[in-house]
Amino acid sequence: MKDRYEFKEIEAKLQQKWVQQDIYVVPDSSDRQKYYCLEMFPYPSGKLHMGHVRNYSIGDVVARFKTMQGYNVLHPMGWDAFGLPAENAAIKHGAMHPAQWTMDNIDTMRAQLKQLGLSYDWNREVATCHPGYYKWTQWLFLQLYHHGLAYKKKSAVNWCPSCATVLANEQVKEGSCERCDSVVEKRELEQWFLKITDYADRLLADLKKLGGWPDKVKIMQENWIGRSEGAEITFPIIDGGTITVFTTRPDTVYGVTYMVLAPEHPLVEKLIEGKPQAGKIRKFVQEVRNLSELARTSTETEKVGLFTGAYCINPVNDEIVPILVANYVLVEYGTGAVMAVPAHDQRDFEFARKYSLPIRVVIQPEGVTLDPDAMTEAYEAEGLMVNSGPFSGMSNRRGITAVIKYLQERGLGEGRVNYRLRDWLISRQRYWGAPIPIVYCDKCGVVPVPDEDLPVMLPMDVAFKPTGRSPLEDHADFVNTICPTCGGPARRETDTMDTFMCSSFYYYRYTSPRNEDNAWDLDKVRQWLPVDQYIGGVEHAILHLLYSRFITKVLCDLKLVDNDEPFTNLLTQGMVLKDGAKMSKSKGNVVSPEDIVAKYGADTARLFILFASPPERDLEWSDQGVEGCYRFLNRVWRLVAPLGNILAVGGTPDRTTNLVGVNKDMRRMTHLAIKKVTEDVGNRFNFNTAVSAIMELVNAMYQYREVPECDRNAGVLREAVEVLLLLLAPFAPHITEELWALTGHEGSIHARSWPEYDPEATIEDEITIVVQINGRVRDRILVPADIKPDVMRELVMQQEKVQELIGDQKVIKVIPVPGKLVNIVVK
RNA sequence: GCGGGCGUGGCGGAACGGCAGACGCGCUGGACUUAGGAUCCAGUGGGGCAACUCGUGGAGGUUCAAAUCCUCUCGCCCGCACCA
Repeated sequence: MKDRYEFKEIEAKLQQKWVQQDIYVVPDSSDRQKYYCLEMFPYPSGKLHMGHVRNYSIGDVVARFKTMQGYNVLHPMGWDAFGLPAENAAIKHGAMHPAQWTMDNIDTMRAQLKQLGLSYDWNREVATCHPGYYKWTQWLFLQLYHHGLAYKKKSAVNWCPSCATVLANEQVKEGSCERCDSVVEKRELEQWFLKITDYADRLLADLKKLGGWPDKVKIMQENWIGRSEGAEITFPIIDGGTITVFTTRPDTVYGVTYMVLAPEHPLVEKLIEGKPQAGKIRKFVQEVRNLSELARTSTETEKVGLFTGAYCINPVNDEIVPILVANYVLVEYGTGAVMAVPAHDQRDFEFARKYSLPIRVVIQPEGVTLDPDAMTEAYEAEGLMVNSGPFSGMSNRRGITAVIKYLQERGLGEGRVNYRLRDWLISRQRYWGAPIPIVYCDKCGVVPVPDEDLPVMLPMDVAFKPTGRSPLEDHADFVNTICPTCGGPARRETDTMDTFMCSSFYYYRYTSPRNEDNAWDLDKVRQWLPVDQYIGGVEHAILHLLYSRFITKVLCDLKLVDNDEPFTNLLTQGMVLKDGAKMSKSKGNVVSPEDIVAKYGADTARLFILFASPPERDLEWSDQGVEGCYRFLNRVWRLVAPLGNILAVGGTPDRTTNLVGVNKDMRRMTHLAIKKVTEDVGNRFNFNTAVSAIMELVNAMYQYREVPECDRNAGVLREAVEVLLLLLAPFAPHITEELWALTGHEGSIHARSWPEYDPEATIEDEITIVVQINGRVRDRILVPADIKPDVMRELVMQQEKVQELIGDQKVIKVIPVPGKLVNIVVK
């Protein structure tokens, strides 16, 4: 028996033992039902932070709990190892190659994860920067390319001047780079895109299948995809040609008083050519193009526009309509052109008022006549159509479909669905990423690298200079190559892939991490996928989670996987805060996991983080709270360690029927704890209340310990101890393993089955019920637990105190609630 | 502006529509000690000696009964933001 809880010694010893005995290695084939528990793999930024500790502590409880419940649990870990910080460090300090920097960080962080006692199968570890991994990132790109889902296009893209690379729309937050906060610029560049828009409808529709995802995340994705129904309408231009617009309000087409093109619209140049205002408009277009993303799209920006000098014809009423160019129309959305209906669109209204453009009412509420001159804002609500030719008098709701039908029949337009989602820009002008496996040949054009030539190796011998140019461009041996088709001289693509490409399939690779011939073994993917429980930060609600869903759907269509969604259940954990703010170096409120583990041990750190708050909520760090958890583990130690071998007492505890008094009570507490912890961990992921239930069990055991030994039942005590350790094992794996051995048990506690509760043991003979009069608690009485409602009612009414309190008031109603209370309504 | 979330003791947080505040922290008192910032025991929402009474951001409502359901409102946090 040891009298002190020496966490340092215990944790180090057991971590070593677990590795030696391979207890967390998962077999691919097993009689047990599969369970894939996955946490978002980290970027190896240096050291673990508390957010990681929280993420992985949650995952570890789930994995261990499911293992104890009899599942064959896949619980892997790896590294999202490509990315800018490694390269920036090389440029800034020059001393270390990004590969070295990354590998060093991985070593540090792996050691930290091991110190936390997390139950990963380390045999499956992957690092996305390893050629054996990024070969498959490139292969995935080629799969998309060969199926027309990867294409190169010149367009205005988001450019982060500080990161010296382009970004995907998803990586721009309020006009700034989500990584470094620099203001993002627009640049006209030729870049590689993935056709995620082809999957917009399915990505949206299948959100319905994701019952195990938080609504919040699904709503965010829904908004991001941004589906809207409407029509495309074609307006002939007087001097020839046409303008096509997208509108969600075809019912207002008779109210069009002008047309607006985005400044970047290709028609603009044609329309103004040779016209007197051409110079002014060119200047305006240039000004708008130079604006930052934020200034360009902000609702605050004043609406500015110019008349092109050209006119088109409204096809439904043959009216002549002027064509304008204005900054509030976005070239990327719809057709980049808008039919302006100032009476029924607030933006058009403001613009029309500013430039004194005509406003024509075509929808108004029944019985009301809207006066365009008197209107102070657009009327965007429902109503009856007016001034709308054959449609006048129709409800605008019906008008939407009627106008579409009318347009369609005359070849003037058609119904149309538009999405806000844009294609995924994956090119990055940076070195530390997976090279895009494409070759440019003067003769053959764009040539994909054949699968057998993969991986396209990232050269190691490059210079890192703060030029803003990718080092790959200056690496002659990399750039100059031979065309795989004709054998002639060719140049390699020097852009690398967005790291979200690397992380969009890693959960498949875990099933076959060392397979050199295929990205994965389909049989293994079939066996393990989809991921049963995915856990990570909500910051990936759109980015990683949307990309992964997209890639999974593509892979499913290509019959490379069977599942069409990757993650069945999703848990998004909250942030770890200190003093009400996110931990950050600049705020100086960072608590280092290393320090906490050194001072209190991994078990305490894990327990605190799980106890302090439910997982999806933000967690306020508290040094005193940590202290409390440390005290609790010491309390467990002092309770259990002195008992020594408890197996000697033999046998299982007596059935409840044979127990009385304190022994029966103790056994009930034990089984109630099993019930509560099983439900809290299994059904709701409320680890905080699960821990508090374990604390209550410990408190009850301390009480029980005060009972004279002659009155105690050794079997009851033994059961309580075993249950306590088993329930606590997923949370605090080291101390429970040590105490399991100290109390005489063979083998690892982590290989034991989760305890089941005996419903009979949880039943009390007598319970206290509350007596309410008019809803206020007035008395409590002890009654048999299985009392019938009628008996309850009678019993309560017989109480002297109750009679006194009622006095001469009239009893109107008596409501007995079995097991809880009786409410007497009097007047 | 639109969408989502959250408001409960001194603090973190508990409460299938049924005793508000489990559990932990902190605090108070006691025990054990040469000692206690260890440990164990007891107490701890406000007011009141008490019977009682007031209490879940605020105002209404539904109900025998509301932190919980409904309506309005205030405050904070997050996401999207000229998407036609």
